[in-house]
Amino acid sequence: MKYETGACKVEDALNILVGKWKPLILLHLLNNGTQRFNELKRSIPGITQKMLTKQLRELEAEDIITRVVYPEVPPKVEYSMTKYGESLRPILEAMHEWGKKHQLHKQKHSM
Amino acid sequence: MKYETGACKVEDALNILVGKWKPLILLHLLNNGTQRFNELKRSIPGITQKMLTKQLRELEAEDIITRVVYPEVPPKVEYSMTKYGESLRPILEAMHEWGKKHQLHKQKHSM
DNA sequence: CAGAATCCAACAGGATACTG
DNA sequence: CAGTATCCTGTTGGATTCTG
Repeated sequence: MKYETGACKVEDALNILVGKWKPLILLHLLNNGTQRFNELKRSIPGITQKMLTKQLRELEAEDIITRVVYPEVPPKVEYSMTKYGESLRPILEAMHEWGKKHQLHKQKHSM
Repeated sequence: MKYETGACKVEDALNILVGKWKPLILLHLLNNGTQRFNELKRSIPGITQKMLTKQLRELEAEDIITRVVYPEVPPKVEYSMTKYGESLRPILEAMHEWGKKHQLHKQKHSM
């Protein structure tokens, strides 16, 4: 999904966050710092290699995370937040707070 | 797209906000209060009736907005934020602030 | 005025198998 | 270990036409 309506910049943040696994990836990197590929994979049950790779590449393309490849055998690749990516923390936290606060409402409403 | 990973509640907020026109709709309702269908349509250039209807229905189903139909001819339908919906304001504002602050970065990065 | 209905294209996401 | 490559599905969003 692409937001391009321009006038308002709320969509810029949203475009970065949207992706089935992106919030989880970002939270892991924000909370635990640099992580290897398989560390992330293990931390996120249900994700496939393909999806993890894809979402990481998209975040990298937006300069939210960095990808460092160590030329070793077996390969080692580390991901971490950029400074730019760190600036998303308040947004993630705002959403996290909201989610915690409104679990009850959700339950009530779906009954 | 559906987030169901459970442990973390960031996705709950995201699920509500995701939809090509939802942020714009919510910002209009938050900033201008109650709006009629065609007022919203005019405020959001490019949106079709179908999409406006669909996104409004989804937001209504999540109890973010209310829909009031006046039994008149011609019909009149008004949309407004619920109290629950209002609680999203901090998130929208956080994203708006972030978007404003990081326009420059975006330009630099895409050059 | 505020929609419902239909048809269609694009894309996101998943399953699986293969690789340097 | 950290990926590619393919194939396949469901969902999103758009264009268009019709209606009480």
